Amino acid sequence: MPAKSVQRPEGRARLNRKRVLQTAIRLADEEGIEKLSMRRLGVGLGVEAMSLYNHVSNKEDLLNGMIDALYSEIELPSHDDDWKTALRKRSVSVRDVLLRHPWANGLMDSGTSPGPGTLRHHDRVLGTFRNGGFSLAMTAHAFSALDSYVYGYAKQEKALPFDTEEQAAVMASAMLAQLPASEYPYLYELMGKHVLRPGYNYADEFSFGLDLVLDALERERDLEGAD
Amino acid sequence: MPAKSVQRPEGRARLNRKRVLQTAIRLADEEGIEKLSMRRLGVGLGVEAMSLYNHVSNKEDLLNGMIDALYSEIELPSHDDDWKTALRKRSVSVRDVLLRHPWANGLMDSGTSPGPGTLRHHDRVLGTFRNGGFSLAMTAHAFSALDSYVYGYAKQEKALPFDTEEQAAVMASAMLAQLPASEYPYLYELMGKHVLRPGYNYADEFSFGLDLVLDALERERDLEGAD
DNA sequence: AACATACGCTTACGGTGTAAGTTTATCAAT
DNA sequence: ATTGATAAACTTACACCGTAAGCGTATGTT
Repeated sequence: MPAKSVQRPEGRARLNRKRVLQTAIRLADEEGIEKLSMRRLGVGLGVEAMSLYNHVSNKEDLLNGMIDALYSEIELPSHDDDWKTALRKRSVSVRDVLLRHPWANGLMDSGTSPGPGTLRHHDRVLGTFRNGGFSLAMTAHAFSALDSYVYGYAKQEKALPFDTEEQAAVMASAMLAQLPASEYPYLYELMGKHVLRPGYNYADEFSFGLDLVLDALERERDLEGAD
Repeated sequence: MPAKSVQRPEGRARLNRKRVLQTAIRLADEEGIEKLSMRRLGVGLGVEAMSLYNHVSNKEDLLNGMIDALYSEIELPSHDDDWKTALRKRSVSVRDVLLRHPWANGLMDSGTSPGPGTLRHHDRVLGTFRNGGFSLAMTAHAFSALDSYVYGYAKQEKALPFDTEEQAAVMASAMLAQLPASEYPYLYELMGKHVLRPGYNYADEFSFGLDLVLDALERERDLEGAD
C-alpha cells in the first residue's frame, strides 16, 4: 500500500501557494473581492486561516500573487502575427481577462514590484513593438499609450452603472426622467438619442479606441527615422 | 450676545456633510485610504464614529461622496479655448487631481450612480466635443477613448514601483542586476538603455499619449461627414 | 414654555488581519 | 526502522473594523 496516499485518507491534498492563489481567484470571482477574507479562503480550502500564512506572507502578498497569476491568463502577443494584429489580440485578451475577473483592475495600482508572470507579459509586448520597427524611445511611448488605453477602458467599462443593453436603456430612461435637461443638456442628448437607440452597447467602444491608438502609433513609427 | 456662538464655546462647529467629506479627503491624502476608518475620521473631526452616520449613510456613501467632491476639483473644459485645447487642459487637470489624491482612482470603478459633480463634469466634456464639430456618435466614441486613456494613464503611473527619476534609476539597476537578461531581453534593453538615461521621467509619457489620442480624434472627426 | 426633531453619544456584535505559541505531519540521514 | 530536523497546520488572542440599537441632549418651531 502506497504510504503517501494513506497518510491523508480524507482531507484534501497538501496546501501549496498555487492552490491558495487559484482558490482565492475563484472565490473573488464568485463572491466578490470584498468577501475574500483569510478565514473564508481557509474554509474554501478546508483549512484554518492561519495555515495560509505558510504559503503567503500576508494578505497583500496574496492579492499580488493573484494579480500575477492573472497575467498568465492573458494571451501573449504571437510571434506569427504582424505587430498590430498581435497587440490587438493581446489587448482584447487583457480586456477579456478583466471582464472575467472584475476585481483585478482595482488591485493593479498597488505600486508593488511585479511578479514573473507580469514581467514576462510586459517583455513580450515590448518585444513586439521593437520587432515591429519601433525605436526604443518610441516603444516606451507606445507601450505606455496602449496599456493606458486598454486598462483605462476596462476601468471605465466597470464603472458604468449598467452592463447589458437592457440595463443601459433602463438607466438612460431613469436619468432622462430625473435629471434636469437644462442642467445637463449634452448628457441628456447622449442618453436620449444615442444610448436609447436599439443596439447600443458600450462594449463596442473598445474596438474604436483600440484601433484609434494602434493606427496612431503606426503613424508615429513611420514619422520617425529608423532606430 | 449672539446666541449661536455662545452655544458651542469650545467644541468645533456643528458637523455637516461637507466638513465630513473634506476631512475624509484630507485624511486619505495624508495617511492613505486604507487608514481611513470611521473611527479615525471621527477623531479627525473631534467626534465619535457613530455621529458621522448622521451625515453619511454608510462608508460606501462616504467614499462616493469623496469621489464626487474630487470631480469638482477638476478644471472644466473652457468655453473660450478650441475643443482640443480645452480638453487637453481638462485632461491635464484630471491627472493632476489623481496625482494629488492617489487613492481616488481605485474608488472610481465602483459602478455606483454618479453624483452631481461627476455629471456636471461629463456634461461639459460631451458639450466640448459636440461644439467642436463631432457628431453625436463620434462624441460617444471620443469620450470613451479619451477618458479611457487619461484614467488609464493615471493608473499605470501609480502602479509603477518608482516615482522620481532617482527611484527609477535605483529600480532599473536592481532589475538589471536581478533579472536574467536571457528571459526578459526587452525589459533589459528598456531598463538599461532608456530608463537609466539621465533625464528619464515616466511622467513625460502622458503628453505623448494625450496628443496621440486628441490628434487621432480630430482625424476621425474630419473623416466623417457632418452630423 | 413646550414640544418635535436633529444630532451626538454609548454600548455591543460579528467580522477582519495577523502575532505568538503549540502540535502534528513529512522528509533525510542513520 | 528510528531518530531528529523541518515544514506546515492548528489554537488562542489582540487590536481594529463597520454599523445596529437605543439614549440623552441641543436646536429650532410653535
